[in-house]
Amino acid sequence: MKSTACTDCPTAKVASLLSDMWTMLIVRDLIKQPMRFNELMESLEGISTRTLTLKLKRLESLSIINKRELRYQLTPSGTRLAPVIAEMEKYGKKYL
Amino acid sequence: MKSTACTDCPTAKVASLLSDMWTMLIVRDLIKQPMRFNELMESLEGISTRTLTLKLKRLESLSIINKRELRYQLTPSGTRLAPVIAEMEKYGKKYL
DNA sequence: CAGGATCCCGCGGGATACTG
DNA sequence: CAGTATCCCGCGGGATCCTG
Repeated sequence: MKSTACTDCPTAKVASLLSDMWTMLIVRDLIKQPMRFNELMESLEGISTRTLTLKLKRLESLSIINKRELRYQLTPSGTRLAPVIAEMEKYGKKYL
Repeated sequence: MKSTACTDCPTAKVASLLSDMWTMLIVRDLIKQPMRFNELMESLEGISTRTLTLKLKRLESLSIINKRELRYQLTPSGTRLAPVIAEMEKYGKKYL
C-alpha cells in the first residue's frame, strides 16, 4: 500500500510483504524444505498455475526466495521470516 | 480461502484471518490502546471509511475485537495475536 | 464525529489451452 | 513437469455524498 504510514512502520512493511494468503502459505511451505513448482501446486490446494507463478516471481524479486535447478527455496532473508510464521502457527493451534 | 488445506492447517487459518493488509494494521494499532473510528482513520492513512467499517465489522464477527462506547479494542482472543505482530515488527525492523 | 449507501473501476485470480 | 498466454469475472476497495 502507499499509505505514508507504511513507509516507516516496520509492521506495515511486513504486512505489505505478506499481504496475501498465498504468499504466506508459500513461505510456510518453503520453511520446511525447498520445493518444486508441482509440489507447491499440490500443497497449496486451490491455487492456479498463474497465481503460483506470479507469487513466486514476486517473492523472488523481493529476495525472499530464489530458484535453483527448478527448486524454490528461502533465501537467508526469507528464512528469517520463520519466527513470524511460527507465531502464526502457535496462535492458530491454540485459538482457532 | 476455501482450499481444503486451510481447513486443518493452523497457519493457514491465521493467514486467512489476517489475509489483508488493513486488517493487520488495525490489529497493530489496537494492541497499543483502544481507539475510536476517527483515530483509526488517521493512523491508517489512505484507508476509506467504507473499508475501515467493513474490516472492523469482520474483526468483530470473528471476536478479535469488540466495540464499547465508540471505542474499538481487542478481545482476549485478539490480544493473543500480539506475538504475531511483534514478530512481524522485529523482522521489519531488522531486515526491511 | 461515526458511520451507512451508492457508484464504479481495477486487478487479483480462476479456468483453460498451449509450449519447451 | 514447469511454466506462459488469454480470457474473463467478481469483489475489494476508493471516492463521494448523506445522516444521526
